[in-house]
Amino acid sequence: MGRQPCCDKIGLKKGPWTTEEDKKLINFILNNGQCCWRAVPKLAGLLRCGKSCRLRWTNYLRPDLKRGLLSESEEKVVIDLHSQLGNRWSKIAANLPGRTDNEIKNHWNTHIKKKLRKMGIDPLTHKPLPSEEQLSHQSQHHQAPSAYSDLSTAVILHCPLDGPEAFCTDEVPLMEPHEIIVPCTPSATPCSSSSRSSSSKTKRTTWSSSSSYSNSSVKAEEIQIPSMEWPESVYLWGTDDFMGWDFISHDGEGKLSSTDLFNQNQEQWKCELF
DNA sequence: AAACCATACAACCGCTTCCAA
DNA sequence: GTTGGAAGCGGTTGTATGGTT
Repeated sequence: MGRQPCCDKIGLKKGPWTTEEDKKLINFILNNGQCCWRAVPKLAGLLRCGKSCRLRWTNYLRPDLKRGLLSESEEKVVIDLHSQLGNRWSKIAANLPGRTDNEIKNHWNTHIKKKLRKMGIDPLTHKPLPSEEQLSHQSQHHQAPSAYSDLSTAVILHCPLDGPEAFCTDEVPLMEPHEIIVPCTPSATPCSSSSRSSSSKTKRTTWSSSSSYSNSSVKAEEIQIPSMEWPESVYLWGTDDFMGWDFISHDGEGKLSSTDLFNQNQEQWKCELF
């Protein structure tokens, strides 16, 4: 008995999302929050699989996403964390508020990899790439380039940050696995890199401002939404679309629900947008 | 102006992990 | 302890866009 597909693929739309679909999804999530993604497309009136909806939301529509290229400091963080965590993009993204794993992964593959290679650093090992001379020498001695064969004597580059292309890879620590501690922010957000609460369904690391509310178990009181930018597609809708949104709700005790927090921020978003 | 190529990034796919039954 | 469902992750692909010839 095979496993059920994640979604009924028949009749489901694939490919780029339209503005209309984006609107539907945003509307639905702002009204209902994030419940089970499988049900979202049906309830939101979308001909997409839940997975696709989740991806679209987390990677593109989430209002707290930063857009645009990663800053130099963000790149540095990515490089630093990559040296410790490898291709654990979601973990890396958890340390960069407003950035998604997909975004970081793409940026790594298209920009950072090249930069590091240009600087003579192996993006995989974060160690200096062997020069041609060294390569020929190695081939003579049939020695495989063992990047981590001798961590204790690993070369740590010193490259002063003297230009836009330069990274301080000397800040990339070479550490033992047990030494790896994902840095927390001063705001003392629960960024437990791998710790799991036994009472919570929270499975994975989240950055409080970037993805805490992506977890349905997170209480509204905990939600903090930073200053946000809507994606371009949302800009294009015009104000009428915003006016049509109706997600004002109270929980009966005068407390604001997560929807209300969105609503509060909606005003802020509007101010920023228009 | 057209064809071709390179780049960037959105989206998909398949696998893994986790949890509840 | 086992199984199935749901969500998440990372690798890969597809496509739009810009640059070059």
